[in-house]
Amino acid sequence: MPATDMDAKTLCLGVLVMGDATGYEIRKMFEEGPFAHFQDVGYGSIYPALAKLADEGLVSVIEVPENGHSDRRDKKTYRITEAGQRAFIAALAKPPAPDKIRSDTTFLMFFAEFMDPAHLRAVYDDYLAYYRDRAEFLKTLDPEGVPEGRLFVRGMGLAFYEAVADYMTENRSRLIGEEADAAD
Amino acid sequence: MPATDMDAKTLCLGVLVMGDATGYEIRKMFEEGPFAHFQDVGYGSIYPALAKLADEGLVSVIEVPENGHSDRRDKKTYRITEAGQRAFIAALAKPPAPDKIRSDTTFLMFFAEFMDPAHLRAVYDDYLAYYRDRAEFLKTLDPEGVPEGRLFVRGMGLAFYEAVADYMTENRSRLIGEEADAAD
DNA sequence: TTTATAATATATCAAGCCGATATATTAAAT
DNA sequence: ATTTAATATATCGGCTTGATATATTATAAA
Repeated sequence: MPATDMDAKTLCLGVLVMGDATGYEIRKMFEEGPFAHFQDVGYGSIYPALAKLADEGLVSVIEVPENGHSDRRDKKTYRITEAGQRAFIAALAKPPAPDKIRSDTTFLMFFAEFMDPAHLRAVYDDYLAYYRDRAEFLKTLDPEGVPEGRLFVRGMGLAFYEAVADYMTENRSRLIGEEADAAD
Repeated sequence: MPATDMDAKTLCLGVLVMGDATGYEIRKMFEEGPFAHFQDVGYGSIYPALAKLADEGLVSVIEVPENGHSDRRDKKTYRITEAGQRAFIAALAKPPAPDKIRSDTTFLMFFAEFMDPAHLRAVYDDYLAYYRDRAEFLKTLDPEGVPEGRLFVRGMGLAFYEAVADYMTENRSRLIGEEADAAD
């Protein structure tokens, strides 16, 4: 098997096996929810994917009428069907594509010698703060009632964020000079 | 500034500031070279990018005639120009886009409960072996004469690979049951 | 209270990227 | 001698991304 990429449709099904959701809510799962640190999909992929899934009978659409008074576009809540569940299981059975990591900040650090020291320092410290924040956030989450697979992934995310943040804390002086001015 | 994505053109310039290269060689830098663990670009981006860079005068093309006998398509070696160097420095001065990580394997582990145990185990152990291998490989590299920025990034890659591999070694039993059969 | 801002929600589109594929040569291995 | 792997350039359809448009509701501020 050619190890095809996990497409937007499968990603949506993954969210929907955990419960009904709107397109907007699905997006949030990838932006700040449980998938935030290892997957991403935008609206431009989600809405077409949901339309296709509905076409194929893998999800059903529950259009909630808006209190009957406004002419607002109806909110659409999506629910996975039995066929959808089977399709999702089948997608999980395929060999996964290799990880794809794209870190522009790392690219900058690679070329540290070509950069303005003040800019490098600002970029470095922002990045480090972000990783530290993400690690701290993951620690605040309650493990109560969360399935083992999700806790495992959460723990792996924490290990990853902490490893990077620790490395950057310990090795900061290798790239960042000690300037006298504290200004940015 | 809107923190635009590092595009294929900038990525190519980055390789070329380190020395002349063909499109094929540029690709290898991202496939198995120093950028392998934090960036990726395919031929479908590289060749058009190089054509545009040549158009804009940011790179020059050295067409090496093939020993004068065959009608083989000439090998094209690209060299960064002075304007190209300036454009690259300018690109590094922009605020970097946030990291994008896409791990289909992590997505599978998240939904471990829906997976066939044997398949999960195979995927898990392949992934772990890959991360362990990458870490070991980075350790074999000679730091002699390599600029600090590149060594720093190499070290960060090592920290990352090792953190994930260690976590997966220590927490394997949380996802993977101890089956009696050793078969795959 | 009114106003402004942020959050919720759906949808589209151009620009660009990715994976696959085609083609051809040369080096290495069997 | 023959097959396989590596070198090398190039294109293309399909998909994703980021930005944008639109509209409503909740929240915060003045």
